Amino acid sequence: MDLPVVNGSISGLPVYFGRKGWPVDQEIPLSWDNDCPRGKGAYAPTGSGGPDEGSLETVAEVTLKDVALASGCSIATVSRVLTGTRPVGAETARTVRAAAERLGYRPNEVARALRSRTTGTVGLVLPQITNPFFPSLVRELEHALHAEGRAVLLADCDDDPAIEAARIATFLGRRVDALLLIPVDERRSREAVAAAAARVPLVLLDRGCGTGVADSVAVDNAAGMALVLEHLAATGRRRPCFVGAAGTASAAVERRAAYEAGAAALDPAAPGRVALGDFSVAWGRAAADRVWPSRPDALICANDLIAAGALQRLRQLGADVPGEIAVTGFDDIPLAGLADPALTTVRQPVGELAAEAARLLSRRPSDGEPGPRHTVRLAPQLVVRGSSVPDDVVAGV
Amino acid sequence: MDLPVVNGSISGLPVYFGRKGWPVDQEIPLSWDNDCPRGKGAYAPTGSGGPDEGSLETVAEVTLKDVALASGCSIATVSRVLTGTRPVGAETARTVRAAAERLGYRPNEVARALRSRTTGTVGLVLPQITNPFFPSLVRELEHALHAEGRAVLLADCDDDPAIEAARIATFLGRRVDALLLIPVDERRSREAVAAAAARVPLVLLDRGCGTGVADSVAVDNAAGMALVLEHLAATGRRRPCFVGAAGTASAAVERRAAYEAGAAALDPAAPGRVALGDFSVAWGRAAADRVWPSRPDALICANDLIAAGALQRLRQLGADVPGEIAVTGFDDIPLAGLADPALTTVRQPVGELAAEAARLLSRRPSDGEPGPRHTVRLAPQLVVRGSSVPDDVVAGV
DNA sequence: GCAGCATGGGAAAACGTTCTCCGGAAACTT
DNA sequence: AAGTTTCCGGAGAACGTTTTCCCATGCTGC
Repeated sequence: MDLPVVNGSISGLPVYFGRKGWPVDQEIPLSWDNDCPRGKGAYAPTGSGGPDEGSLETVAEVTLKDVALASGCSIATVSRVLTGTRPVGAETARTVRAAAERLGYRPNEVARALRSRTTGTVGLVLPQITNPFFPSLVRELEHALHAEGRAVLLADCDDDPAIEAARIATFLGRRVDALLLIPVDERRSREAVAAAAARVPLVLLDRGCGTGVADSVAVDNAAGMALVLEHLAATGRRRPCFVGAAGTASAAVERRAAYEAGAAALDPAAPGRVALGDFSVAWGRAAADRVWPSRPDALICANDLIAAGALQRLRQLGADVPGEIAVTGFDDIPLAGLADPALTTVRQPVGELAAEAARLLSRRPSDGEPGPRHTVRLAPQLVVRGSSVPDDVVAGV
Repeated sequence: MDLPVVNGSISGLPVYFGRKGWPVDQEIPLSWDNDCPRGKGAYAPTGSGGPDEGSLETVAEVTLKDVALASGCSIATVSRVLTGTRPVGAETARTVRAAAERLGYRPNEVARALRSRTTGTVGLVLPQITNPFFPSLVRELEHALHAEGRAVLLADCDDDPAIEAARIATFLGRRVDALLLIPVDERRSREAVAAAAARVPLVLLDRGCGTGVADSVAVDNAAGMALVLEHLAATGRRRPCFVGAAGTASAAVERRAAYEAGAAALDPAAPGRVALGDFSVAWGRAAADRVWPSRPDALICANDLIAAGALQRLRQLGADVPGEIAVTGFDDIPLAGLADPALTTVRQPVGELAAEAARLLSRRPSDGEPGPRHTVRLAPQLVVRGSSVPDDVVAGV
């Protein structure tokens, strides 16, 4: 059984046939040689011809042409068999599949992309992968996209709109089918985002970027903040104070606005008690210093990082959390459960966020523009932990 | 000045010319029209011809052919001008560049990849992006690779070797130029990794995967553990205990071995005091419960997650950290600085890790196999914080 | 005056697919 | 039995680059 000089299927790596795979009728072909032209070595893969012709190690890629030659039919037929684009005679199909498997054929996605004008890749552009809220989002997105056969090109912008624009441009040059984007800045990202949205389907994630620029999916920040306020009211807090982030980022604005809208129910003076910095642990610490002297009984932080910083400093200041003061966060990053006391926070529905983004992507018809923009808001969930309620109560419920 | 019906340069997106860019002699061409064939609308981009011919919104991609037509020279010449592969007359070059810019030409990277047999992409495959050590590594890798003009395809394996193999296969199908891989498992990842390494340059990161399989770069775990033990010895600890991870992952094995090798210097019985679970916070908590009754004076954890869990539980058990017992971690994830007390740990040189990986990738000559495998070990750094030494001492130094 | 040689430019062949024609044969209609 | 449809398969044109030839031209050195 002398096989021609080509590489067999790579061990451990499942061979990929066509984009839809076959119905699993496999049936191992017992009669390989019936159609194989001239048994011994008359066939060699295309690319060869260099000096090290017979080398078993370094072997040119197996192409459709090779499979066609080996199975004695045309390139077109092989393509049809493997992609299932058109019905092919049962006998021929078997021969072709056998040849493909024997040679270890793996389609060249680049050629496929060029011809079919779709690369099967999605660009994922985000401000800072080190922001602890993003990894879980990236994970869900990656899974959702790979599940539909698309690959993810990743870009980290280092929180710089200029880098962001450059990465977007790079991805467009690479002909991504779509872009998933968490904009760095509501305002300064806008131009690049709008330009990109005109060329490929683009979904904004987590943060907005002006209105009408692109589809977007995010958590309902107002609803989340309302959950927090409701919880604090129910547990008897009456002097809340908001520690948020300045700037125009949509999360910052929406959460602040929702606080101001809802806090009056606890205390008419509450909406005015607001301290603004950025979304960082350091600001959380600083805010605690600034705010603690006025003895609020609840610190509503715009995200978990701020809350973690505040929590840390409050403890150092000798405050009793949650006895004297409750602290709440937003996002439910992994850190939240580890803080001491564990942080009451608003959990973003990360999985649904990702699923919805993927759904929006595939709905939009590949060329830019047409159709109105969709904005999806997903309901968050309140996670009550020890920072707002004594531990025994948490456990008791 | 009636321009032909094509899209101008996309606002906000810098136009990309050739892979090396030009020497910046730019000099804005004042005489555009001198070579442009027949001024008014005689020219239209290739793809058009459909019903909505004159639509300004939806426009076919501008190709080399379009630029060639517009600038009155051949495709070959345009290509040469824009990529700089061969010298071209100054006059012609100017005309071509002007036309390219005017039409908003952007090279099709897919076609380029097909022809030149190199995609400029690198696959990054990792076990779990949600592992808090990885985001900063991913960030550095992304920056290092984008800096040399390569794009990053990301895959998250959900800690499953089967998914890992599938992702690797997908990436190979997409013809990545190279693979960067943090293997899920020392043993079960091996087959797929070895097969992939035979086809493209592959660098193992952070964790090993059997010997001689591929290039690899990681922190020097032994050196890191030695730093910790040295520090603990210097601060008078004499009854250390190691909380590590079972299994064959190289980080787990190496750190454990290093502890066992070095702990005897503190206490002849120390090397035996070892508790093994996994790399999780939950295990850290459980380990604290199990180990505290025997009153060690130092808990050396195999990573920061374990340490964070142990720290939390020790505090709940009423232990005085660092008074009665010191706790140390490994990796210096962001969480480490936020724990209370802040965690003494070993910082991995993430930036250098990434740089070294990128360097190894570009050194290996693109086809698999040849040349011996390189293994790079980078020196870690001890970060002393409050969990091993009283805060005033830390601040004092 | 002519071989030799840079120099600048074009035609056309790849790269590996997909997909549109087209033709022949077999299977149905009337 | 002739027309019509269906089925199967092949040739070959794209897709948008890069690159290899090849041909002009003008210049140098003899």
